[in-house]
This record gives sequence, structure tokens and C-alpha cells, in this order.
Amino acid sequence: MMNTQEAPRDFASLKIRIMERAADLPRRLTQVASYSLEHPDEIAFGTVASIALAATVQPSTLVRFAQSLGYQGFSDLQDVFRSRLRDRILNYDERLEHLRQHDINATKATVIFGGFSEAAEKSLADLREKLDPAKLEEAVETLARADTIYLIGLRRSFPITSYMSYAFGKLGIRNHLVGAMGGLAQEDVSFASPKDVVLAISFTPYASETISLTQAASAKQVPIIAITDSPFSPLAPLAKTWFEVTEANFEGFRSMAATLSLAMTLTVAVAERRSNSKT
Amino acid sequence: MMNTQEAPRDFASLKIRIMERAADLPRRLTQVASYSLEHPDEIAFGTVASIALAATVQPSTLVRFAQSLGYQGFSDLQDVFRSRLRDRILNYDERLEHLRQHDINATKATVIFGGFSEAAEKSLADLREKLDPAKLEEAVETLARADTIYLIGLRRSFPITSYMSYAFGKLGIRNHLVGAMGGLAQEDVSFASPKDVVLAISFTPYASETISLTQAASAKQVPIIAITDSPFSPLAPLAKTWFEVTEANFEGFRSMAATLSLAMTLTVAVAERRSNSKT
DNA sequence: TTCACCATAGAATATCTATTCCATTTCTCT
DNA sequence: AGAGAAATGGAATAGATATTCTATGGTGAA
Repeated sequence: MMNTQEAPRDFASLKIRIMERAADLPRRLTQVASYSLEHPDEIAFGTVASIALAATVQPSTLVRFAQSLGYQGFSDLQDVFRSRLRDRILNYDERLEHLRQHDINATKATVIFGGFSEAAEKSLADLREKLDPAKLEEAVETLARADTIYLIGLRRSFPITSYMSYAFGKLGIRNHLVGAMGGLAQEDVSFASPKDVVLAISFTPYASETISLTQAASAKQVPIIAITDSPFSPLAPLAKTWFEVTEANFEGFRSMAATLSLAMTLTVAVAERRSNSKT
Repeated sequence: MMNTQEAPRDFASLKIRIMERAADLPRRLTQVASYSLEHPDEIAFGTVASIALAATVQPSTLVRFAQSLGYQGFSDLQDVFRSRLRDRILNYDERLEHLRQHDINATKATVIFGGFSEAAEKSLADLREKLDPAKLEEAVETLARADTIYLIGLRRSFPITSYMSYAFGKLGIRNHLVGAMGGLAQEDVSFASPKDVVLAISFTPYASETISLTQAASAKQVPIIAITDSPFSPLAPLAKTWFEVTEANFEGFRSMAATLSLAMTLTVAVAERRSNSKT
């Protein structure tokens, strides 16, 4: 036994202890330390053998890790990981009550966080109900055929298009983030041809530049896929396929969770479609 | 084997099955049935012996109960009880299988969308549970005092920082999106002073540039707030306050919903704090 | 009442699991 | 560079675990 100090019996203390210790622990034990905090569920349910395999260490290393933290053996450590799940489930129903009642000790920031969380969840639920599989299929098909995908999104929508550009890039899909570097946006779009596709994202109040860029592309017969928030959006009549995404808002700040999920879906689905059609 | 019908693989279906069957089951098996629904955690974590003791039946009764529901043995049944606690997002193949069983005809894209939605929701739930109000308060306080807020985030994290930059801008909070225009990032940070604050966001695999920029700021005594995904992140030791946000992923693409909610919270809370302290 | 059948209890068993041990490698300090 | 200490991998082991088996007890039909 290498540690006479008493071992933590609850997960919160254990976590702190592991973080403190991790730095001056041998290589393999550090590896286990980080694995254990990254996959606590695995530790809770797995067997020594299965966890050792997943963390690419020897079973004995797990036992030594537990002992170095002051536990009698691995099983003893595992109990603490299990208690975390036990407690969590027990608290699950209480949590909502707790939040509603104990607004007293809630700070302003946590109230704001709660508001944004709720807005995100509402938005996701809403889109899941409304999203039309046929439209989605159509958009994926169009995008998959594109030579280059032009991404148009400014202000609030820019994080979405910049994410898509990053993800498309990693997936090896040619794309162009319009207006990314300085103000050459008009020029960027002027290269688009009917073989390409424009993906435009804009919400009220529609940024005029997004509209004019999309119009320019439309005039050149470039197929347009749009994500917007209303049938009356100026993007809707321009688009071959368009999605209505209404994000809930909190204090005037709209969530982006649903739009982002849709964006990720389009990205991955297009990549998947392409890899299938190549084979 | 007394039951050739396939056994439920998820807890919800199992629960229904047990309730249907409970009525016309032998005495001891009925007893086990009601115990299992009343103490699901016990079933998930216990051993055959310990559960048998708690439910006052014989170990063999538990095995027979599992078999009468169509499982191979008790361990097989126990897996389903464990899956209830294990917050696991189904992967693409499992999802398809699940939909096929329920006769829902779904397109690939909608399956992907479902996966991303679920990942987003799980991430939000997880963060809501873990987020420490005191830390949040501390971070807001630090950021509110900042002369200029430097936002550091590349690759996956760039959409987040770019959103914050946009929102801070609209709220009249001086900020600087590091590395936004071309590669002058090092120079950007070199202007930061201890009166400013750096907000750094990075997830595995940590972009080396984010780390080195944050280190540079740290060396100049600039207070650092970090959002990252593990206590072992290189950002954690540099930060005055740091948040652990673990995003669920679907098919290797991590959600950004939780990080984004936290980012929005910080943004709005800082604005709110400033407007209060001015009056 | 008696027979046949099913459920049950409890012991027996075969499997799996955590843990220990020791030879070998890797690190650390002089 | 070399000696000593620490850490590691992998096999051996002691213990626990789920499952099966069989004798017993109970229940309903003839």
C-alpha cells in the first residue's frame, strides 16, 4: 500500500484528488487518471479487463492506480464511480424542483444560463418536429452534386458558416466561406457558376449584404439552399430548397442550437452521400 | 428457455414488457418483477446474490426471471438496466436498427439529425448539472473588470469566439478576436496587459497555437478565463477560472450546444454586470 | 385421496474477475 | 555511464459470480 491517506468516498472529492495527483504520477497511472475522468461511466460499469482494454493499460495498472489513491483495490475505487451515477439519478427529478424553488441562492449568471439552455432545448425540439425529411434529402442531394459550396452568412449566422467551412474542409469538400477575409465578398460570389451551390443563412433582421450576395448568385443560376426563419424571408423565394428554423430566444438573444444541428447534419450527410456515390 | 420472443434491449421497452407480464407470472417471479421496477438502480449495480437478498428470493429465481423475459441469463437483463444509467448516445448503426424495429422509415439525413439533436441535448443537460455557480460568478466578475477582452479560439472553437465577438460588439464591450484577420495572432496578444482579460477556448486535440497564445498572455500576467474539456487540458493550469465542458458527439462530430450556451451566458452576464456597476 | 405438473430452494459447478507476484524495462540520480 | 530505485507487463492465483441441477414442496385435476 503506497498511500495511507484516507481515500475520498464521494465522486466530487475523488475528482479533485485525481486532478491534484495526476501531475506527479507515473506515465501509465496518469493515463488511467485522465481516462477515468473522461469516461467515468466506463469505470462505473466495466470490468477491470474491459476498462484496461479501453484505456490500453494492463489490468494490474488499474489496481495500482486505485491503491495509489488510497483505495484497497480497484473495486473499492469503482464503488465511488458508481455512487456518482446512483446519486445523479436520484437527484434527477429533484433538480427541476430545486431550480424552481431555490431561485434564492441562484446567481444572476446561473439564471441566464438556465434561460439559454432552455431556449436551446426548445429550439431543438421545435425543429425536430418541423423538419421535413424530403426537403432535407433534397438539400443534401443538391449540395452533394456541387462543384464548390459557397457559404454565405454574416453577423449572427457567421459562426454557423464558419463552422461548416471548417468541417467541410476536414471532410475534403471544396467550399468557400464568402467574405471571410476582408470585404471582397462580392468578388467571391462572382466566381460561382450553376455547377456550384450557394448555402445562405440569414435571420431577421436580414443582413442586406447576405441578401444581395444571394440575389447575385441567383441571377447567375447558381442553385441556392437557404436556412432562414420565416416564409417571408427574402431568401425564401430565391432558394431551390429552404428550411425554416425558428430559434427560441432569451432576453433577446436567440439560441443557435437548432441551426447548428441542422448545419452539422447537412455537412455530414453531404460527406456521406459523396463517399457513397464514389464507390 | 421458456421464451423465444426477442428480449427488449432498451429500458423503456423492458419496463412495458415487465408490466404486461407481471400479472400472469408465478408468485416469486411477480415479486422479482415489482422489485425490479421499484429498485432499478439496485438491479443495475448489484450482484445476483445481493439483489436476491434484498428482494428476498433465491439467486436462481433472478436467473429464471430473466430467462422468462427472453434473456439469456441475469447478466443479459442487467445490461439493459445499466444502459438506463449509462448516458450513451446511440451511434448511426444502432439508430438505424432501432428505427427499423419500430417500422419508422427514416432517411439517412434524418437519422443524422436525430443524432446531433440528441448529442446537443445531452451536452446541455450535462453542463447544467456540472456548472458551478461560484465559478461562473468569478468569471463574470473578472471579465466585467477587463479593459479589453481578448478572445482566443481556433478551428472548432472559432465559431464560438466569433459569436462572442459579434455579441460583445453589439453590447458595446471592447473585445478583440485574436487571429481573426490573417495570421497576426501573436502580435494581437502582445498588446494585452494585466488590465485586460483573455478568454481562451480549446478542446482535444488542443490547437497548439491556442496554447502558445494563452501561454504568452499568461506570462504577461493577463488574467485568463478558459473553456476546455478536461482537467488535463493545457489551458487549465494557465487559467484563473476555467470551465469543463464535455460535449457529446455523434459519429465523431462533437456538439457545440453546451459551449455556445455558456458563451452566451458569459456575454450577457458581463454586459449586465457592467451596466449595473456604472449606475 | 392420489397423481401429475410446475415452481421453488438450495447446493454444486463452471466461468469469470480482481488481485498479487515476479521478471523485465524504464527512469533517476550520482 | 552505471547503480539503484521505481514502474510496468504479463502470467498465476485466490476468490467471487452467474448459472445449472436436483430434490422438495405445493397446487389443481381426476
